[in-house]
Amino acid sequence: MPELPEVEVAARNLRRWTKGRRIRAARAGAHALRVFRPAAPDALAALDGARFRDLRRIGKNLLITLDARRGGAIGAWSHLGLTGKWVRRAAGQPAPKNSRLDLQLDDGAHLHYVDPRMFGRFRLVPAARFDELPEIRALGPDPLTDGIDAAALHQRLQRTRLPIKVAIMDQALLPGVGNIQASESLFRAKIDPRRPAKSLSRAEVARLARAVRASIDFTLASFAEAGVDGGGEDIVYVEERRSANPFLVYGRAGEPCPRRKRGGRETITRIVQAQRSTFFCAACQR
DNA sequence: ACCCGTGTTCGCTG
DNA sequence: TCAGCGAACACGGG
Repeated sequence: MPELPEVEVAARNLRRWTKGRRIRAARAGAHALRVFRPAAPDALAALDGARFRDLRRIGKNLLITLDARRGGAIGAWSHLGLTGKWVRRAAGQPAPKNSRLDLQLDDGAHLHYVDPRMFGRFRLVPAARFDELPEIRALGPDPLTDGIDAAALHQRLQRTRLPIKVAIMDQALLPGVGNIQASESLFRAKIDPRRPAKSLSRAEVARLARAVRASIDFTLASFAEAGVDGGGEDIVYVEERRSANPFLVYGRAGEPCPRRKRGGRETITRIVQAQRSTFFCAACQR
């Protein structure tokens, strides 16, 4: 279940798997219509014989550019939704469960788009004109690739009465920040998630901007440590992993605050904001 | 059985 | 006109 760090890992994996490769055959899997909506999966034939040229990530979006067999560019826009992932299977291996799309490459390997809940999307974009898609155009600068302009962020946050936790999940502000990174960033910045966004001072927004970047960097580093992007065929999402929860507060309701001193009593609280769980420490987040 | 979920979109309301 | 809200999408895991 992907936020910016998980999608960044998917981008790195796909670049490695597709470098210099061509698609031998693209096939739709079970229930693919839902994933392709509104475009029809028969358009997939356009991918046959296409060669990978470039792959960009903006927020949670993967933008793949290919050179079509008959010339010209084709774009593929992939959004992983809540349960989507890209996995690689060597030639001859069985398709994974819930494969919605199967790209067989010219080295015989298969790239599968796997998505049990099908909240994700895969759409072909003629001539790879990604900039003309309203969904892409609406995105703000990518926090990892472009950095965060704290002054601009402060100005935007001044215009909303939403709680700061809800506000920073707006993909037009901080694309790629989702429910986990929002909680983690606010804990790092020591800001109460319930505060109205417009109540944050410039200095607090600057602190938050640094915290968002630190949280993303930390999550990516924890993936590297776990071997998630170390050349493996699959990405193993955090909640599926056997190892310990790598986050400071996310999923830790009732546990001690990481900043708790010897003899302290502060614990992590779970609340619901905009129908999503928020985790925070009421003692150190003000 | 029941509850929960790392995301987005749509229709309604004030 | 538009920010904000809640339902809906759909399935698997604890």
